[in-house]
Amino acid sequence: MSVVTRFAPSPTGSLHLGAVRTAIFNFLYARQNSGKIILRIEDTDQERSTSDSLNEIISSLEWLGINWDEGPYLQSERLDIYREHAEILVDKDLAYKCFMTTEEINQLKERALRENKIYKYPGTWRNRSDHPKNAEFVIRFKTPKSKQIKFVDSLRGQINIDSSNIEDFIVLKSNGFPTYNFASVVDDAEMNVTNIIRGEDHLSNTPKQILIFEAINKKIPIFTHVSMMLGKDKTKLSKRHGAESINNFKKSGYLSISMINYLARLGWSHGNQEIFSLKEMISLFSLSNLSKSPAIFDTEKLSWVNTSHIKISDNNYLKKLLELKFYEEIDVNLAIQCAKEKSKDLNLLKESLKFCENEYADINDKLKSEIYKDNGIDLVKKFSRELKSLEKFTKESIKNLFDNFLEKNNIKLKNIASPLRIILTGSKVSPGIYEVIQILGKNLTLKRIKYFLS
RNA sequence: GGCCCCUUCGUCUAGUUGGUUAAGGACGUUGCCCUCUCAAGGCAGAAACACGGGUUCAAAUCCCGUAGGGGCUACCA
Repeated sequence: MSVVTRFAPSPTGSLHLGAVRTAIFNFLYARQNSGKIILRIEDTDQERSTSDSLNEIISSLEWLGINWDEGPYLQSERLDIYREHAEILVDKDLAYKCFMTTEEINQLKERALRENKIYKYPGTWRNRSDHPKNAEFVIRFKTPKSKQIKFVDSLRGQINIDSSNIEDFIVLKSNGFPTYNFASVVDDAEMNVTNIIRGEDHLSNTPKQILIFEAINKKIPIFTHVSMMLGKDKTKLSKRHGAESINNFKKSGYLSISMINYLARLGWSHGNQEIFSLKEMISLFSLSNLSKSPAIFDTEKLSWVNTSHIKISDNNYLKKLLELKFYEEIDVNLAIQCAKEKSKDLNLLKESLKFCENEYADINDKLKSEIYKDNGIDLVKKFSRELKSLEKFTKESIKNLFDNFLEKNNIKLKNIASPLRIILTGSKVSPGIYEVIQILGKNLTLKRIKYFLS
């Protein structure tokens, strides 16, 4: 049977890094096995679900390039399906209607608290048939007493839990919406999901879900519970570190492949390899190489991964992402080639290419004054005369030009490079001065010098 | 509290059936080199098997216990 995975976020906020990571694992596994991945939106909490959140989930996945094969299915549009399954369970005496009100339950909880006991739904309506008319009810699962529930997690092995630890949990809320555990199982069954790859926080939910799978008589998929992702202080991800939306990382200049690479590598490994292309990840990914222990999100390493990917990215691809206008005489390819070698993110890359936008560089007064230091201006004048008479304009000839110029004037490279850099780029930071001249071309270089001197 | 999961450098990890591993790589960090700026790069260094018992000729690797961390225990997902 071919592989079917799913990514099932709830639209109750922005898509955070932890969720993205499980999406990546599901995506990689599906692609590797030529299977499919389903996008399912678990919006059974009417209060908290928002369409903004849904839109953000979709746009984030699109940006990352995690494309899904089916969906998005919205659980809120599949209510009939859950209701039908719930009714069948009631008919088969595997579930029952519970008419206990919220107030009554709260009373029980308070009493348990007072008596220092743990509240657990007592099964009041488990075997009653004296149902009141026109009263609100929920449907609860009739959890078997004292049954050994067994399942295998592909990472953690055999797991056994006694059903006595599980109360008669709600399957269908009084508003007709299913609860998470129920909707999730019904959908996984209906959608023929073969592999459930999700966060470890769902490990404890799995026994309940096994019970439901058995009750609705469906095949139990293979479970893989991936370790949690934690923040820098070893606590759950918070806004401080990582729970912020993936969109923020896009804004901060991260490449989507960097996010995928870093997040995938956090908890998964392939020997000592750190940098992967998407193709490599798809072919090398393996559920058995996932780590069982939680991983801490580290911005520093993410940043390094991003730098590494920028360095190996195609220049044209970067050009498209930058949305930068280049002045016509600029050697765009060389400019990007030089700049990407030392840019940590797209924003900085863009920043370092600003001198390529217009005909002339924008030089502020403070920098202007620096040019006049140490005879800088005279050297630049001399240099421009030499450059003008340069016939062959190549990397080598530019270097030779400088070498001769330094010797003739008995100066060090920085004496001419510093003022020249400011005049040509409007900045004290730029690619190497030889490269800058090459990027601008002979004509534009001379034009910028002349313009400044005038 | 109950139940479940986890535990190798500060961080991500290699270690796949116990045996040249004086535990390897990467990020970060320290020092040096390169250098026209900022970086990048190169070289070198510091840095870990949570603890305690077993099993075994041999344990980071298997077993038990302790401690620590995390999760679930909702008409949240």
